[in-house]
Amino acid sequence: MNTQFKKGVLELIVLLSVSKHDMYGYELIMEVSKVVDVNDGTIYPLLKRLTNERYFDTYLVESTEGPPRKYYKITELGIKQMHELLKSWELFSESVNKFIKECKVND
Amino acid sequence: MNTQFKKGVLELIVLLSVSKHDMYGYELIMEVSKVVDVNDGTIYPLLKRLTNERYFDTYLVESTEGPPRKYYKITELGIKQMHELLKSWELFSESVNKFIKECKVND
DNA sequence: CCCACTACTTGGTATTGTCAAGTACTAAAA
DNA sequence: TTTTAGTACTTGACAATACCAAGTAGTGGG
Repeated sequence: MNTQFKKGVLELIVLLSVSKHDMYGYELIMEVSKVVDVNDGTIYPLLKRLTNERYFDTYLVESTEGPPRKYYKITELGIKQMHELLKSWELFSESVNKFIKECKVND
Repeated sequence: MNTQFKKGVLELIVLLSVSKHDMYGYELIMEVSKVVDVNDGTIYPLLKRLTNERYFDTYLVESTEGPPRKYYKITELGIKQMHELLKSWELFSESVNKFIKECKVND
């Protein structure tokens, strides 16, 4: 998969996922992988950044299947950012697709 | 505009533009700006890279409106790359949009 | 007891876009 | 004729984000 296309979009996908319900890192990787190829070394630092930027709060929960899980919960600020990114993505992808369409017409 | 979204897509837009007809750098900047915000310091190095990768050939043409213009012409290899990038973009943007749609349904 | 799976961290690297500054040429206005 | 606006391109330092590899550590089953 084209690495460059993912830039910035991963943040949106992660915000959208966590906005549905609180999630822990490993769970998120499984979820996000359904949409785009991604590896763990990308998601964990992203979660850390989004937490530092106050888009997520975190809490720990014991697990019977391994080490305790760090759950991420979206904040008000995170929801705002999600909506902004969403609008920005929709504008962007629409204008790119429109351009592609025009090129195809004039073939 | 979100800088990250552009990564990789600019290459596609430039390939598509030049595939329609030969273009020089400055002309291309005007064309690409209609789709996404972009500055000259981004396009010229990109053109150089695409030329190094044999996606473009170049030739100079005198101009009455300033210094000579370096025209870019797409190669066979460039057309192949364009089609691949196009398919890749369409797959990518569709799967992202599908994910967004699913999130919206479950609100 | 070791292995597979879960869960997370860290550090180095690659790619690509931005910004700022600079070179240089032409034509028209002051 | 000097200045200004517009055309045309180059370069180098910088920022953001994704990848990869390696490492730490807990749990339960063979």
